[in-house]
Amino acid sequence: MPVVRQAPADKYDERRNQLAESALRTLGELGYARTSLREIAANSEFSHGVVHYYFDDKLELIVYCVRYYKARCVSRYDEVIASSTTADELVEGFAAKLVETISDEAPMHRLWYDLRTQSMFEASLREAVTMIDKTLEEMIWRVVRRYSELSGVPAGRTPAAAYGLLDGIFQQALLGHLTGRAGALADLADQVRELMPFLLEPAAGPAAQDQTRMRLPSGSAR
Amino acid sequence: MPVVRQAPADKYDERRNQLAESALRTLGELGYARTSLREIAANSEFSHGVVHYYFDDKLELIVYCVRYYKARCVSRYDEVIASSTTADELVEGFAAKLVETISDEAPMHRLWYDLRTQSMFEASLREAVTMIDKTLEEMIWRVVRRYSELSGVPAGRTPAAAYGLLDGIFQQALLGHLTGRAGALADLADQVRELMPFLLEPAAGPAAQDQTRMRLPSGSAR
DNA sequence: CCCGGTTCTTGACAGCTGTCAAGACGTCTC
DNA sequence: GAGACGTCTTGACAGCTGTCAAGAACCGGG
Repeated sequence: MPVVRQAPADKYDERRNQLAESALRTLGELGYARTSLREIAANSEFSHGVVHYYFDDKLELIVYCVRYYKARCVSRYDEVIASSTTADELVEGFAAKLVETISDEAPMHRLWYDLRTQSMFEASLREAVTMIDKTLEEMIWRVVRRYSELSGVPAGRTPAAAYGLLDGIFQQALLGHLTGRAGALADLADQVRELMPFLLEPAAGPAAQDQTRMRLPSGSAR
Repeated sequence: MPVVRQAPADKYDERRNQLAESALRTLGELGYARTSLREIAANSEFSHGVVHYYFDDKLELIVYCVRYYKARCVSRYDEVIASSTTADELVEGFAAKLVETISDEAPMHRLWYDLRTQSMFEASLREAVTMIDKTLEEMIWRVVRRYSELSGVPAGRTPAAAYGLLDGIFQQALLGHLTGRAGALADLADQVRELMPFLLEPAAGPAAQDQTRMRLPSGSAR
């Protein structure tokens, strides 16, 4: 039964969020595979039975968590975007923020990668994951668009490509950081500095054969 | 007890590989979280008890699987490297091979990403994962080095950066492919075609302010 | 044929899992 | 104060998990 509440219409949602936060803490610590509902409840101030009062299912809780998690990160770089007045400043601020979020919120990030990978196996996770992935892509694209404006050069990559490339080096840095590799975060900043200009470059013709890159008016590939 | 074998010194290893193959099949299908030893045994011609005869532990089996899996993919692109005579040919062959391996071996790839993500939580997986990651990086670097030779342009990225970038778009394509997105594989090929030239470009100076890229003799960043 | 060792199966164990029902607690209304 | 309702706890269930011990089946050489 959906439980009809009278006065406290949002007390219900508040509890759901409270549980979601405990769940995210636990999932970030243990990962999807090793997290049980009892462990989540133990990390909250409630007992294990309460989960089924607020969520039908373990999967509904997890999906709710993923969506709840999204709300935190959509605007992570928007301040950098707004405050930067030059392209250099934007790149440096962006790189610094990427590094910062890895060292501050590593458990959340590894959880995101865990859940995204789980969605490759569990079809019921795909909808929520696809939605967040889209949101993250847009978040990155706002950075690229602003970078393009400040540089006076139109963007040369698609939003998907920009996100894929940045996500790759981000994930690598996260893994390196968690594995204890010393230079992981500094390398990420360097790689971002080198990558950003490429996101503006127009697509090269059929493989650059010579040093001086050709400039095609419109991408021949795509 | 390590079990002392007399005549068939490699019969033992043969069985281990046989079990590893069943395990990889199962893991590729269900993922790390949902795979049990009984399921692995059910996908082989043995019963569930035999696993503990050949492996001390579930984790030892998984780690053995990961290492066993590595042997298959180290030389995946070496034929393309050897047979290509121009830079274009190499790029096209490489892109085609990337696309092919996604559509042919998607379960194996999602398993790899699953296990690599698990290593962010489970420290006992890290050693094996780090080793394979290194191997994959070298595999990619061989492609880049050959591409550099054929183009007559020295490589401009580090091996780690090249691997991180390619891995990002590869993973994105895999996810898209498994989610049923139609253009996922074609997009990957396009993105690879656009990315490869960037792997040769020298590092840009402090953020490209104008259209004509500066060429610095040695990278100022790094 | 029989016996020692390797290989494999069977059955059992303790522990954990998601789920849910029964009921206790607290709070608000009449 | 009594009853009702929203909230939460407790305890139990069936099922699955990794692990392991006991023994069956198999295969070689004596």
